[in-house]
Amino acid sequence: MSSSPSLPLATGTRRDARKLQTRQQLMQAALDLVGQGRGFTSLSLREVTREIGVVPASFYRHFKDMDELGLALVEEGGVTLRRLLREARRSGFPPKDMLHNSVLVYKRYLEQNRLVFGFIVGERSGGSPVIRKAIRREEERFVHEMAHDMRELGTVPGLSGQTIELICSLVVSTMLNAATDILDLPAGHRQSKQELVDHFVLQLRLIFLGARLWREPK
Amino acid sequence: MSSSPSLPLATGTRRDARKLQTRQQLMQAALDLVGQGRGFTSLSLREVTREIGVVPASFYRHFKDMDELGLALVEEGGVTLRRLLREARRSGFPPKDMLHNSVLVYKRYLEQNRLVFGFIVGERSGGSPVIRKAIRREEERFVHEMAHDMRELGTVPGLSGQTIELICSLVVSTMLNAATDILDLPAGHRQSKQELVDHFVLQLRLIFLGARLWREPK
DNA sequence: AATATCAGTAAACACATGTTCACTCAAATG
DNA sequence: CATTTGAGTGAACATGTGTTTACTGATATT
Repeated sequence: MSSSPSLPLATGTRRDARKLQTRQQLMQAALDLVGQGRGFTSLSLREVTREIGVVPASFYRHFKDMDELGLALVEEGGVTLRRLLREARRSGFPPKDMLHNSVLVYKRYLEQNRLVFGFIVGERSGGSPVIRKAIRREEERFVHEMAHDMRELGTVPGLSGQTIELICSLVVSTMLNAATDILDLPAGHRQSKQELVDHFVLQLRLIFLGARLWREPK
Repeated sequence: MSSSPSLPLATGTRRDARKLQTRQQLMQAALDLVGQGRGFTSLSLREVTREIGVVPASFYRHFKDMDELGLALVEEGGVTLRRLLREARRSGFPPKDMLHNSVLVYKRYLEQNRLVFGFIVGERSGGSPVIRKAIRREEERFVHEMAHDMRELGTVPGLSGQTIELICSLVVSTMLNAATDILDLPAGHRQSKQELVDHFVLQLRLIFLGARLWREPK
């Protein structure tokens, strides 16, 4: 499950700190390249090393493969997603129009983590099967945690656990789908971004309207 | 909008027929490779020509670029989508459980056009920006036509055109999202495929439940 | 029947790729 | 302080890449 070349796991030495830094530079470089519109699968190991000014052979000190680099990015994406959830939870779900507010939190978060989201959303359905599957697994975890939160908050009372999961998976795929649209807009350009956000809010409203009136199929 | 090297547009000569055939072989080869889990952006022109046993230079008789080949595939995908809609329309929307039936039609269609859908769904959010945008445009067209049909059939009476479009775009993105899952399953394996289909049906039910009770925001 | 067209060929090009290997030399270990 | 470790080096390799060029020969045009 962990990477083949030894990952310096919080070993105190300053050499391991440096190693970890290069590792993160490699990951960041890959994200940057993907952010410039290059599909992850089309990235070459050499490009990535070149980007951070290091010789190609160094790559193997950190990952055995580009696929492995990709999996590390997926994990980072997973962490980012879960952080979003915690942030939303903490932000306290204000009384009025909580849905619209959640979407704004999401939008801000998207923009602050543009590159990771770009990667996750971009590789979620395309490219390498192994990466895609890893992403889908992170997504499931996310859905699961979201469902947990919703049950605790009593957002949609009287629904079975299964149904709540169903709703969440719909919400999440809608959310990730919207991400592509929002991230594709050239920075700035408020007008159309506002339209996208509104569109997204309405879709969620529709989903939750359905949820509120759902009757459990026996 | 059309390809730079002249496309033989139904010119009767048997030479043009041959040319068109090679062109389609090239497209098919690319689809096959994508179907084997290779992201489209990572395909090389040489690979594609090799696949059909033709010299690399021949490629330029048909497309100036891999991007152009990709755009041709997007168009084929668009046609396929619209054909699906027409088929669904013609299939008459049987009285009982029409939603479940529609999903079955969709599933069959997916399996019959596995490769094109794989390509479309895979490149919809990832890879090359120009291809992604082309796909999003086809998707919009599809949503629009679907909305048109729904209005005519009176599936959700009393809703504004805008709202119907909203619903359709939600349905379509849910639909394409489900495609990834369904296509990812190794052929056969009925059990889990059935679960996916049921999940998909329930999501749609939720959406339409919301739709039925929607009140237009003023 | 003479000529023009043009899809596919064959070879060459300059360059990019993944991987290997023996290496260096700062930092960690004893 | 002497020794070991290992992240990053530099060069070499076989192979793959996109693109250009002059060509061939079956098919269309006249």
